[in-house]
Amino acid sequence: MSGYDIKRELTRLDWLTGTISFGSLYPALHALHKEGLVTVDVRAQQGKPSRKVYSITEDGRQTLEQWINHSTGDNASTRAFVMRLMLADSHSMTGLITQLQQRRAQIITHREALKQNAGTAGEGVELGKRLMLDYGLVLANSELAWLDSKLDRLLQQPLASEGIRGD
Amino acid sequence: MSGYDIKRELTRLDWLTGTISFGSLYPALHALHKEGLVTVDVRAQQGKPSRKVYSITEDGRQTLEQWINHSTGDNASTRAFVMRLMLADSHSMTGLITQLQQRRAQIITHREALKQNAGTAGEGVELGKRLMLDYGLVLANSELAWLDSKLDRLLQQPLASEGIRGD
DNA sequence: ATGTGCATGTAACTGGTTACATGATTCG
DNA sequence: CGAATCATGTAACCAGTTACATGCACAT
Repeated sequence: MSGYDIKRELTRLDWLTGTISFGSLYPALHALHKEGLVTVDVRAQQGKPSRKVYSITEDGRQTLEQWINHSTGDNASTRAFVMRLMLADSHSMTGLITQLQQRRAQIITHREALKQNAGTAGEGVELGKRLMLDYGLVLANSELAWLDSKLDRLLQQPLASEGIRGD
Repeated sequence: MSGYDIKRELTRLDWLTGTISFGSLYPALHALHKEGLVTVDVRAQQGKPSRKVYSITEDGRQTLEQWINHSTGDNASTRAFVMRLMLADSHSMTGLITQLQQRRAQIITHREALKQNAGTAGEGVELGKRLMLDYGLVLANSELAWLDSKLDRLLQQPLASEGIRGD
């Protein structure tokens, strides 16, 4: 894709992925190119600046896979998790399962922390805090349910190597 | 609270609220003080730097209320929504209802965008994208259900001014 | 006519983190 | 005896945004 394409796609999925400005996207792309993680295919156009279509290199793919699997354990960020989900095709099925399991562990930890907060507070707590904790709890439980259903399905099939099917 | 307290509280609720480093928290507190939005109560201690307990001023409370109600419509950020939830005590019940309704509208918009993405893609889509869209959809629906249940309850009671009860 | 989409890029600015400085007390 | 908690603060650094520059094509 081109930088412009990437931005468009990110903007479309803004809610899930977040987006970045061109001011940081273009320089980032230049850096990746300099490091040899992507190649550029310059396609001239009349009237417009030439489209620069980037493709990932083997080196880049390796670096990416490294990133996907580097210490998800401590790193929380929902955004990073969504990114890893989106890149599911780039890692093995066991890798994907690991991602989901790690996320599951994180959410459980998080949920326990919330419960503890709610418990400590008791009844004298302000409406705001109660609302917030309830909100967090509900969302955590929904996400857990989702993770469990996905994990169930993925663990059922005796890893068919390349025949992963999500629905 | 003191800067230290604020950081501790934010760290405890990290998942929901996020946190900030002291390097930005302390200067921020200084700025608020200079602007007269908070007062400081310096409490000397032996061995430790004196604790500086901040309290919001009337001016600060007004500015805060202004922030709570300023254009939630376009401003998406889940973090900001959680913050507004937490500050529920600082605004009227009608204000709170407005917050929830605006959030509801946002999520619906977001969900539609996701559906459209999923529809456009069809079957040839990569596993990753399908997973991500499914994830987003499930969470959006859970949050909508939560919002609806809260709104139902709040709209039921004919605004008892100060007798809001969330559970 | 005015704005939106296409398409790239740089420079100034800003808001944050990281790293440092200081120092007593308590827990394992 | 080292690590964590308490408690504040500044300076250097970094990663991002905003604003600018360029310019055609198409729709309202």
